[in-house]
Amino acid sequence: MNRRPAPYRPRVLAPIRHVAGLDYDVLDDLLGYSLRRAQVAMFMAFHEATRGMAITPPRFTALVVIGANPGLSQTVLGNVLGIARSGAMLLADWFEAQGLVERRHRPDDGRAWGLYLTPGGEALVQRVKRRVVASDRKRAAVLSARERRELQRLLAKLAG
Amino acid sequence: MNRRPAPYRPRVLAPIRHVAGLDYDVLDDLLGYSLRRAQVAMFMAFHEATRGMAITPPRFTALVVIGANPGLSQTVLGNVLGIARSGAMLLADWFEAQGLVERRHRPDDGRAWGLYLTPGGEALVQRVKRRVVASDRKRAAVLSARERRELQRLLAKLAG
DNA sequence: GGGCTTTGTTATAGACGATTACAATTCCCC
DNA sequence: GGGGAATTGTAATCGTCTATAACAAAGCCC
Repeated sequence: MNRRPAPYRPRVLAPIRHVAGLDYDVLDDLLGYSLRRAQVAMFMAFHEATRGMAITPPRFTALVVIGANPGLSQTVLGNVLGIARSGAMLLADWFEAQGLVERRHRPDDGRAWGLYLTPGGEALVQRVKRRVVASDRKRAAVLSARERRELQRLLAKLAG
Repeated sequence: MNRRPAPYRPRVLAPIRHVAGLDYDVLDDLLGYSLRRAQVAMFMAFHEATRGMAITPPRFTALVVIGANPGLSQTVLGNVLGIARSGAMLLADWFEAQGLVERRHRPDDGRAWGLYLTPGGEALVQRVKRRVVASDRKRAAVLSARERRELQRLLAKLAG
């Protein structure tokens, strides 16, 4: 009864429906709650844009950052993503298994690996980047250009 | 060697550090990424505000909504939170075990439970609400009142 | 009344990340 | 230059959160 390996299925956020006739009390006044609602909407757009590519937001961030910073160490990758080193390692393992990233020893530090995109990884990153950027723009199109800039500014200020 | 039950430890987001000298490529232009950074900051403030209370964002939302809508069903609760019914049930189980919520049969529908805050639950909600609102306001204080309103407006627009 | 739907429930599984401990390497300071 | 402290990657294990699937009980609708 050998079962085939379960297909990879990333976590997908369900929409936060504003249920009609329900009292949301203070929630609607909280910036944190508004932020989450907006983020879920963006997340779903992301998921739609990367359908069938087994790419999650952390994976996307990781690939982009590795592409822009060849030779990145796993520890730094973890810091960028806000996860522990062990998690960054599993991520790198997965990338390597997919043939997207390769580890090369650093000449300057025998402990650390340097992470590099393979040609295939480079190609994938370009493709995914195009899709994600387009999706982000499309979603942001409900705002005027000025509003979008303002939103970016306010978010940056809030993130401190 | 009976081990004592592991202490409950909710998932805590680590800060997304903007690593100096690192190239973030398109990430800084993506609304989705800015949103996430801001959300992590707010999440950490939330966690700080509810320290030691075993309250997570979904739990907070659930308690507030139950408090404002006594008799809520578990299915609706799941919709509000964007999780499956089974998850809403586990949440209700936990609240009940903590003595915060009780289930009462609905006279109009023998299938559904109605969720109600207990007096203890009511007291806790009030306390947590005060803390979370204060924390949210404090965090939002980096913005002017006008900016905060504008941010709320833009986020609502984005969430669609 | 009989099929379809909805609600709660149970069981199971998977994704994700934390923690801990360890070895190899490098750093730092005397 | 030598030795303790810190850093890096790794392995093993655990916990949280959520989904899915299947089921019984109850309601809905014709």
